[in-house]
Amino acid sequence: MLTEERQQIILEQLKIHNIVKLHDLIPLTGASESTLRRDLQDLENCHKLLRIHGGAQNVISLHEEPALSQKAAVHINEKKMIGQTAANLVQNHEVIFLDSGTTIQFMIPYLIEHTDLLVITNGVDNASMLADYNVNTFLPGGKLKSSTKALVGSNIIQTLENYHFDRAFLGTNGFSIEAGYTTPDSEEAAIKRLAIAQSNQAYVLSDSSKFSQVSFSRFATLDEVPLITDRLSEKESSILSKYTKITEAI
Amino acid sequence: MLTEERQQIILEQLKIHNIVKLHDLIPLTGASESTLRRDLQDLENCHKLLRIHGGAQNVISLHEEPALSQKAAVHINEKKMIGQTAANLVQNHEVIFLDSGTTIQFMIPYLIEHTDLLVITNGVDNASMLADYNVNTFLPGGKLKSSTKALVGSNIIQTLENYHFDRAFLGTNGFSIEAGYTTPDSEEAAIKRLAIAQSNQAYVLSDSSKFSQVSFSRFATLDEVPLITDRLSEKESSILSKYTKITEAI
DNA sequence: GTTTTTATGATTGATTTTGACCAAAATTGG
DNA sequence: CCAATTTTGGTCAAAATCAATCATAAAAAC
Repeated sequence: MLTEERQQIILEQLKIHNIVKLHDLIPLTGASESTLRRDLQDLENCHKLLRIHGGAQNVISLHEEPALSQKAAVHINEKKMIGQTAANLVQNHEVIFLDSGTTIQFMIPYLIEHTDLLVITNGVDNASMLADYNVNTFLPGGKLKSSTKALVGSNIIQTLENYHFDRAFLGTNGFSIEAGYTTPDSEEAAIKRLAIAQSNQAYVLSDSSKFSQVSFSRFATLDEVPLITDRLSEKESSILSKYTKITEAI
Repeated sequence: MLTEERQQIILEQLKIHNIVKLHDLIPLTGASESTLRRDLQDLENCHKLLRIHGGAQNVISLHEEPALSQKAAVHINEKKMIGQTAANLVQNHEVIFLDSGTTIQFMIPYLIEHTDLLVITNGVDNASMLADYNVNTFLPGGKLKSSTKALVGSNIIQTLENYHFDRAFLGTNGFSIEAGYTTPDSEEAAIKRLAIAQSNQAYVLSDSSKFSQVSFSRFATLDEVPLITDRLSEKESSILSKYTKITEAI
């Protein structure tokens, strides 16, 4: 049986059942477990399916809610603590910038402790949540990036140049000693960079799992912006503290 | 049975019964109590349900998909038809303005029929949904109004004055022969008025239940902007047609 | 015809998931 | 109010699944 044939069968099964188990595919294709694993990997790489433990499911699952995938839920407790720690830094009457992204989202419930805040954010989902919590919110205009639902582009850059923040809270896709804070999208990086420049004090929020992860575009070095993260190992902590100011959420 | 499968079953049950007991899930899934507990935990973490003693219930959150919220669900089929009719008016390569609000939201799934659209909207929830459907979207900057999640204020007014649209699609809180199209918030009315002025062609979308409802602030008279609505009674239809151009969605 | 590349299946150890168990907490029913 | 019951969160070991590696066989390139 040819590779194409097998993969066709997999996709057919997926159309019918929405979910397919790896073990059910073995008799259907006559291929080995290893081969089928590779097939699933390939198909996932071209976004034809989504791998799950034990098999695969359709990309556009019927029940999938785009807001928070299971993946986002992995470090949920860490993120909650980080969010609370960050929110505690805020003072009443301040103007703060909130980045897009789920890590930052966890700050929002704790922001209501403070009175008379004005929040500027480039994340539409975060904006929506801020509205739910009745926080004064302002959105700078911009192009909406589909994948991350963040506002980007020259328009928002121009807008932010006219603003000044008491504090800015930023997400990141990775941080490492050599590469600093990095993110895959250079347009988003530009906004993060500007938010740092326009604020009296900026912070990066990240759970410790992103330590030593490197992405394409750097928006700050570690010594430029302090990091708020959850408990690092003692080794990690001692290494990092030479390069940046760390606040560990407990 | 795979993890995803079980969790889908749980969510299905939840959709049907609004509440589900842990013990009822055991025979339905064939999984152990422990496993189902973990499933409930996972699903709660991504806000798909709310755990309660002995089981789980639907999340009543404001973050729920707005399409399914109770208020929106009343005239859901009418709104779908209206949304489809309105979306059919759009041509490829056009720049269109979409108002905030749930009625307008129903246009979005039908917009993907058209290529190379640019959509400007003042509704952050609509913007989020447009991103899900991969539609080019631009948000004008502005203050976010908590209750309706619409962008308002002088900032967005200034921005919109510099733009021009091929078509604008607006929601309304009521329409009547004497009062025209009305909405409770004067700031939102100002934006609707401006969107009409800046577009080659504007439309108001409204299900027929809003006939003869009057709210505080008028943003257009009936003869200024055509109405897209669902089947009116013959009497209503004959009265209205003297004052405005009506498109009835079927 | 030989070498290189590619695809496959088997094996390994690591990771994840699972079900059972138990003590603590919450709920129920007097 | 207390006692009985149910539900819960945590830990644990077994089972399933996974990613990575390796050797072999087929196909392609030279």
